[in-house]
Amino acid sequence: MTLSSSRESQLGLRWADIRPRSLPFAASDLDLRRSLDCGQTFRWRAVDDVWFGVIGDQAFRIERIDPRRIEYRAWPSRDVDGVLWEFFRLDVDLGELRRLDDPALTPAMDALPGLRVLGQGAVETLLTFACSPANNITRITRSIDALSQEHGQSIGSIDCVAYAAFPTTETLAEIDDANARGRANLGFRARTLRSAAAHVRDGGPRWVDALQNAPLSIAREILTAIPGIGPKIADCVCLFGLGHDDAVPIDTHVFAIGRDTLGFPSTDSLTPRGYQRMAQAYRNRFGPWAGWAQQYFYHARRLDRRLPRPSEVRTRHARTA
DNA sequence: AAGGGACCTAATT
DNA sequence: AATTAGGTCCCT
Repeated sequence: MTLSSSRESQLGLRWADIRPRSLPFAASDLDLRRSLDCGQTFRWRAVDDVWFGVIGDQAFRIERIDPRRIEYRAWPSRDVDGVLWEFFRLDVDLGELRRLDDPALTPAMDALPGLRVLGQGAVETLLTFACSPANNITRITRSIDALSQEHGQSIGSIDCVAYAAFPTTETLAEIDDANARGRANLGFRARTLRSAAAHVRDGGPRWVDALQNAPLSIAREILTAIPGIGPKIADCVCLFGLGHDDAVPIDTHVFAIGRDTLGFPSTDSLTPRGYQRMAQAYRNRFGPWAGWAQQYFYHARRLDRRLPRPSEVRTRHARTA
């Protein structure tokens, strides 16, 4: 790959120099912000509603250019429609969800058009969510970023931003504990990440194949056999990484939503038994789309909780006035 | 079967 | 200073 002018080589690679491609997806079918900033992926950053991130070993710049189309640029390969198709699960028609005609889900979908569950691949989903317990999204994103920059294959620097692939399983299986706790700031999750990676490595391709071909209940068993991986993370992997659309990760929020707003009977707290009953209640109501329904409710609640309080609004006004 | 505490850290209240 | 953030494991 040679750069076409000395000017480019001085400035380095720029997104503007990479030929864009467009995909014909309406805003109501794919909303980038809602899909990339709703807690299911930790690999994307936005600048003015333009999204930058990495899928596999490629860097992407994605932007909605009109209500009918999104535009993307990818590096180093340029024409990778299939990668995005798979990542955004564009085979799934949101109309299927609407057709459930559910009194709670339909309003949630109206409030969050274009929110999609992603398809991120089982192993990366597992290893990134291994970093998620008792943590917040900002910190997880920083950790994953640090891990990739330091231990992942470098993809290149574009507009002076370095992009790197998520580290290989083999690398993470042998990551130095002090390094994972220090630079990546993983705390006690460093051990979970390392042991999960080692488990995947030791299982080899056959383990991954078995996981990918397993039905939901078996996939959960395979995953929860890994130390540090409980039912919640296992369901995240099943939903966000394996395409099990009826997997329902029950965290504190999804549990509370089920109990308080969907009226699912739940006298018990989030015990293993309570978890199972709550997940089943979601499946009973939303059938094969229970996981997607969960994502709409979860995101709606997350946005609610983010609303600034009156005091914060005043402070911001005072500062900018 | 359910409940409590530990585990890392940093932003928020 | 206490609480919270997409949990899990180990112990009563």
